[in-house]
Amino acid sequence: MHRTHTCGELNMSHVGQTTTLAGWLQRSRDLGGMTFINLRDRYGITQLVFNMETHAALCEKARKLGREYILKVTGTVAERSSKNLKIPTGEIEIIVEQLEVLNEAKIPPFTIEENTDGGDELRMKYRYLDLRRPNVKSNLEMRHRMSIAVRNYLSGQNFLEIETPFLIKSTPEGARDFIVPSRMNSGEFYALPQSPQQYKQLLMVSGFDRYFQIVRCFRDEDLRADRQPEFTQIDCEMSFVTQEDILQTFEGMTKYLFKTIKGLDVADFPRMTYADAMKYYGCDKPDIRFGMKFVELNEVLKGKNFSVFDSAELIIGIKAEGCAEYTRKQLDELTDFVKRPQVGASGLVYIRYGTDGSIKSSVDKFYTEEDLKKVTELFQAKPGDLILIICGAAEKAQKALCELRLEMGNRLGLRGFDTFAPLWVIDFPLLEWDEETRRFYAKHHPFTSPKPEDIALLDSDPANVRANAYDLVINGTEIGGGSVRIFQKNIQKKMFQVLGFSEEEAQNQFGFLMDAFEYGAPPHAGIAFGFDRFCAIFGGSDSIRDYIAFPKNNSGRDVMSDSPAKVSDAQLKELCIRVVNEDINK
RNA sequence: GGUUCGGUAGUUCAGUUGGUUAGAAUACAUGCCUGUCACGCAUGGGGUCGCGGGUUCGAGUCCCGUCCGGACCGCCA
Repeated sequence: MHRTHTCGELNMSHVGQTTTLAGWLQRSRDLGGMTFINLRDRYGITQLVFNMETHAALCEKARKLGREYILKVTGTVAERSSKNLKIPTGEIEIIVEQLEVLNEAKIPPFTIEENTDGGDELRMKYRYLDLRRPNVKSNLEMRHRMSIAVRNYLSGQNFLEIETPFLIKSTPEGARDFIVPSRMNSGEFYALPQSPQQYKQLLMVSGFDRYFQIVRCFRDEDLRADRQPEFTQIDCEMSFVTQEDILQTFEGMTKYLFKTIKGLDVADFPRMTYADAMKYYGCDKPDIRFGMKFVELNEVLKGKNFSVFDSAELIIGIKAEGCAEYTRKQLDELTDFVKRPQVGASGLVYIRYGTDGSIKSSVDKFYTEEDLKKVTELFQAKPGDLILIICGAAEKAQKALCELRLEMGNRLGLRGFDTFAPLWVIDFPLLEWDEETRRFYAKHHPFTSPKPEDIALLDSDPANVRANAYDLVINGTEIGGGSVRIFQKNIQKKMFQVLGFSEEEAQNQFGFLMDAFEYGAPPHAGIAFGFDRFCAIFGGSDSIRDYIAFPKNNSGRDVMSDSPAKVSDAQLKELCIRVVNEDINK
């Protein structure tokens, strides 16, 4: 007989009923005369009770069961004489009449409970046990609800979910491709898609109008807590739309997710240009849960014979409210923080605006109180505030102060996981100069449309051409990004020219898309969301691994299956591949 | 490719300036216990201190190398 109930649903209303449950033994408590067992399944925990007086043989049997054994029991639902109000089924228990051990289990290396004793590495090695834990399990349940909500919303807006191939052609632009050898075409390779970019544009040419796909993507780059070699994107494209239509549609989708998943009504998303984001926050994905905007100080601090500032390209600072009383030790910690190679500042200048109105700084030797007063005025600082200043080459100083701002946000508790600050960053630059190869690269991708008013600059000043490209940022995490695409041949040709592609190269790499565009390409635009990150943000986590059933580690390894791994000589032979053992790059 | 933190019992960790037989908690095993719910009590087993080399009378501890893991920088159109 099958189970009649799950371990999460029985309550006082079932008292007296006969029930059959199946699940894992989470914990047993043997009190001598009686034994209690917590039986767990996906839905919850139900207490089983065995009594020596009434069912001696059964009770003896129950005593011998180990953790994570799989049991099937039949018994009567009874009211507990001492209740546990901490769990939903805590008012009842099952007086067991039949007990069947469906399977035994080895002693697990960590406990399957909320606060497990296992470290990350162990949990990943035994991920199938880790997934039994309630918090990891509920992460995957939330992920499921989010994917259903996305499909409901987009389907309701007339989007079609269409699958695109995973074995595609490699293109050298952008991230490194994962490469798949072709047995039937020896010496030739497929690539796994970094995104379905070109296919979704082809679907627009085909007239599908509104496309989306919740789809796995692959990038062979180094990993982080928020980056996996394979990850999931909500990939979208629309025809006959402007940038504004995209922002509206997907702001709507995001609000719908906030509402259905988090129960939150979120206000309209603010918009910020890329230029402002860099100027006021030092990065293209500002966390606007808190203020602390940058203030530029070149005017007031240069020309006072402080050589460090005088030789700097940019002097910028932030105001930390109420931090004037920071101790020397705390300030030294901040200085060490910005001097770490990952942050890269050469030092940190501070100005304390004491609660008594005094102004003290680490550069009192070079500046009069009047000079410093001017700085505090630029910040609209109040007594009790602390001003932190970094200088250097513009981009470097911005990056360092951005890191410091986030660090101060953390220290001051301004980055809580329960507040959400979505933001559109718009007007990204079209191109990015690469010093190493001495050429421009497309910041987004080569099909991104320049702003019409900037097209003239493509020849004279390519670095300052803005694109119709946009990112959705939530709490300082890039959640999505997209662009209006180029659909006119002459502009695409111009773009390839600026990127330094010969006509042949462009044809070779993107020919099928270019050819398709000759047969009537509608104006179109799109966006893609990092679904794993979306889930992590909603769940209040920095790590997307908690929202992926079987993630890879930092080195791209699956420690459970121990992959990647070598393949047999026979497999290699079929593929006409020979592995050279030494590292040929050395 | 780089920076940084870590690796000690099945697990989570402590281990002082380099000094006796490397500890705790938990898990596990055995026994006792009739209302537990992180049950309790008692007893017991359990260690290649990641690996290799060096310094030293003596190394878990110091040095060098290496492997593994975490976070980050570069990288991620």
